[in-house]
Amino acid sequence: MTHPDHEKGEDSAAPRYIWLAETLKKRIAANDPPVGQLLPTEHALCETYDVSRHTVREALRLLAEAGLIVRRRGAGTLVISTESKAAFSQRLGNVDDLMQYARDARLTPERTAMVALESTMARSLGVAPGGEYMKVSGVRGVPGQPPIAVTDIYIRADLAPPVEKIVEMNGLIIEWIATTRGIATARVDQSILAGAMTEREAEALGCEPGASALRTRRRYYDQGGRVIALSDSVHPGDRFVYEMTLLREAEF
Amino acid sequence: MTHPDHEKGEDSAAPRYIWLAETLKKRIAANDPPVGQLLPTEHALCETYDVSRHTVREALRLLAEAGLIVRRRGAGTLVISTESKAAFSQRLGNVDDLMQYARDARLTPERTAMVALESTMARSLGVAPGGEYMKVSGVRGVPGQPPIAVTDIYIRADLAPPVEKIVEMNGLIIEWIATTRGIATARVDQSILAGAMTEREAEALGCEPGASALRTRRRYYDQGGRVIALSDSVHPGDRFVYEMTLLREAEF
DNA sequence: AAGTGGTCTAGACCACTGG
DNA sequence: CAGTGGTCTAGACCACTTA
Repeated sequence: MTHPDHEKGEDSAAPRYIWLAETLKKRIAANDPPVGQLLPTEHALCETYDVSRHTVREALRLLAEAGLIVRRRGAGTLVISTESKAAFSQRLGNVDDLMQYARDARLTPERTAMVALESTMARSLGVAPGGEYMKVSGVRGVPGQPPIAVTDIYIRADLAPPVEKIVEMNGLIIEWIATTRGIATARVDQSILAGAMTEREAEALGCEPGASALRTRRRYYDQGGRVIALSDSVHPGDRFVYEMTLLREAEF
Repeated sequence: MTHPDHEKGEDSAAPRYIWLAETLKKRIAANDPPVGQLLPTEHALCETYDVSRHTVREALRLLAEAGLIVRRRGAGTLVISTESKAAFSQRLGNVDDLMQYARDARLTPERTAMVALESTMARSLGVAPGGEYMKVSGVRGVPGQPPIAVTDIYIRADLAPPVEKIVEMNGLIIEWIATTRGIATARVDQSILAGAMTEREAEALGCEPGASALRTRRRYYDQGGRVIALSDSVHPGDRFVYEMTLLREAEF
């Protein structure tokens, strides 16, 4: 068949690989190959739908991107879901963009110390107590204006930078660890909650004690699930808003 | 050339298209084709690097996924960035997953009304005042326990569902609009801030007035940037935490 | 009208998985 | 070891952009 204006029923306008992807998507949604089972092989799909292998692979690529299948060389194509996940996503350049601070609202470290994470702090940060960490405390904001956050960062001791380097890193500690230590952050968990400021926090931020605060806590993990660093930030409720944009991902 | 164990200097183990993608990435990073300029055509790249068009396209696909280039049929391949963006992303199944409510913590509507968005409310929600909206007010939580949020939703009047449908939609209003009205949400902006509860909110949530609250405001837009709906939620600071996970995206 | 990227075919060899 | 998906080639026609 030399592709003579393919006759596919309805979607005659769509490319073949898109039509094929939609067809397979419907089959999967109808449990034709149920979750946990293998899809027919590429070769079989070529024969069944009378298309080239390239077209089949293009269609399967769409299904894989949609999270419906996983493909393993030598083993086959496994159905792992009946509906496309990840309809929306927030995309960021680096983990500091997470809070979308103004570009020059960098962290100014004020104190550093080696500490063992005691249990209260560990629980509120969501990790096991007892590890050895370098604790860096500082404020974030543009010079000459009231700060927008006080931050404590706990860096795993064996990854911690020399103290004299901290200042010039300008808050990009995670990036420094990735490039210098060769340990990249693979996952970040973030918790956001509201509460009242402690006296110490209020003083550092120039607010009244008990003022409302937005508190964010983060855990940075490497590929193997080991903690790289922890952070705990407090933002004044009256002059800080955390804004984020989620985009619908392309669907086919 | 019949592919005789390609000689590429170092990365001899990597596939050609990955090696090519990395090569082009370095060139772009060095402003070889600067941002705003066109990359050589696929045909030219085939000749320059002595690979097939398929291999070139596979490499360019990686660059496009990394956000370095955009490709336009007939026009060429435009360099739009020198570094891969979107190193981290938050992936969600649907917009309701945004707050990762417990599965059965659905919205229970209590009042609905058609309203014109007055200017104070419009400003705090971040849109132009004056539109006609259906306002749905309700609480969110699992039955038999104190609610975890009071929510106001403003649905653009011409998209609003019949009042009697609201209850059975179980809070999935955005999904209902997408399937029934054919208008999908393409973008969601969310603001998160901390503040004190108003008396009315405190009563609905079973808290004391002035208690700290986590407030989230969302704007739902369609593909053309038109507002679909707005929402305003207040969560008790002492029993609600917004948790999110960001994953590093695959890099090539 | 010439040139671009988008789709598609029909082959081929390879690395890997599984029995 | 046979069969899978991963990579790659050398062609072809098409839809679209630009001039």
